[in-house]
Amino acid sequence: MLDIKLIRSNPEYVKERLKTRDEAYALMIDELLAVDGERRRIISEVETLKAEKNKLSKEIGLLYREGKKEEAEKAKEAVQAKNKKIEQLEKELKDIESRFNHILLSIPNIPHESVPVGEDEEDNVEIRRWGEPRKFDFEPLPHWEIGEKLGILDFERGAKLAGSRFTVMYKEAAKLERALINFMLDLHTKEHGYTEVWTPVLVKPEILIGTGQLPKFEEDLYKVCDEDLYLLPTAEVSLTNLHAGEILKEEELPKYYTAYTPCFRREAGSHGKDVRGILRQHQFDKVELVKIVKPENSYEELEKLVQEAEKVLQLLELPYRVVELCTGDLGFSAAKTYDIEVWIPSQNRYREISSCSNTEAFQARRAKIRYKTKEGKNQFVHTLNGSGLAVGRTLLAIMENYQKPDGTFDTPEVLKKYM
RNA sequence: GGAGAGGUGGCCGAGUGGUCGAAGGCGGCUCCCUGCUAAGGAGUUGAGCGGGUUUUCCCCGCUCCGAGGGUUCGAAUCCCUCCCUCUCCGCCA
Repeated sequence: MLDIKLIRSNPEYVKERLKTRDEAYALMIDELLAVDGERRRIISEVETLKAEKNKLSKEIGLLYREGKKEEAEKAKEAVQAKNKKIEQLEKELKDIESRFNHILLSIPNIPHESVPVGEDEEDNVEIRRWGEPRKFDFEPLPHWEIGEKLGILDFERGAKLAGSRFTVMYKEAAKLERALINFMLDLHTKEHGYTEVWTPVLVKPEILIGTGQLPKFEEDLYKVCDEDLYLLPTAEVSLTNLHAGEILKEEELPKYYTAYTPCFRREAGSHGKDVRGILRQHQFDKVELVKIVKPENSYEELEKLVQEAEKVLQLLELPYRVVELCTGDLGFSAAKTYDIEVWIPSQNRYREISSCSNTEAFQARRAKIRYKTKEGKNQFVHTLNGSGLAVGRTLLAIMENYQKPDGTFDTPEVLKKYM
């Protein structure tokens, strides 16, 4: 959520910045300001009436004590008249307030000045590469073929149990999944100072509003039937919202959280994309990294966050590149995002395995996460999140990059003690 | 799921219809005292929103005592619904 005060005081700036994402957002700003004006007009009116009403009510109490019954009765009638007006205005206000909130919650974050302006994926900027894609002296197979031949990935039975984009894993694959989770958690807790967290994977709607998945992206989420709960699409949601509604002490910051959770996504609108294999599943494992920091540090922290995620791939010796997303490709809540893309031999290209973002105060404002400064002021924190990493995609990358001519694959050295 | 108890400010805790944003204590902050520490004394200390004033220094107002409704001129206080916590029972991994 953007700061309404910023939008009010500098609408042209906000519009220009949002246009770098999509031209259409300028109109939303105009609409929002119109609704905001109306909203404030009604608030003023209601509050004036309430002030008068409160004053009268107090007087009624005094009149009764003095035994002036008749005057009291008269005053009662006056208050009743005011109450009628108040009731009517509050109805209007409720309506306009929900429109106001809906618009404000549907406006994406302003991209940071450093973000390259562009339309889509094509305009993303490669920042660096690490490792050399391996030269195969045989034709490398896609992971689904390796997995099926070895009898460790079972797409048919996955579909039988739950439908398309669900997979069953056996033996080495299942074990490797578990090893990767432990390896990643150990790395981030022992080397990078993160606190390990275990969270619910069902969350309330207001929690998803806090991180920006709702109200706009409901179609991407699984909702539990008969209950007002959603399946977690990423642990970013539960970790960031740990401190929703709280005012933290300055000395508590920064907070670094990591959690392994399964993630659930409907993948609405990606029909036909990556249909084979485990690259895009409705259920996948992820180790997530979340940072809650002071505003002045957040960009430094973003650079560190990317490096911490990269470290996983370096230790696994998987070639990757880091890409800076352009304005048009930026996620809803993000002010700046780096994607890490791992080399996929069968596709002869890099594919996303991590996304690291600074949302600045965008989520903090929605989730009301603040801290008290030394001067005693309550200020919104900045929140960051990154995959550290997507476990299924890491597994697939290992299967493909470490594959051998006989159809098997090696285990990366650092994982051996986890197997 | 059943029965009972309860949810009040950073924490503890009082308050059963008006003068309560809320006693008291703890903690925090400021000042005084003090050789250091400890103790002591005085004061101060919730959040959001709207408006004024202008800028971060105030002033006015509205809202908030788990959430949402209701009764009333007036609700922390009375009524209803829901949520959560605790105790006992049931069930269960």
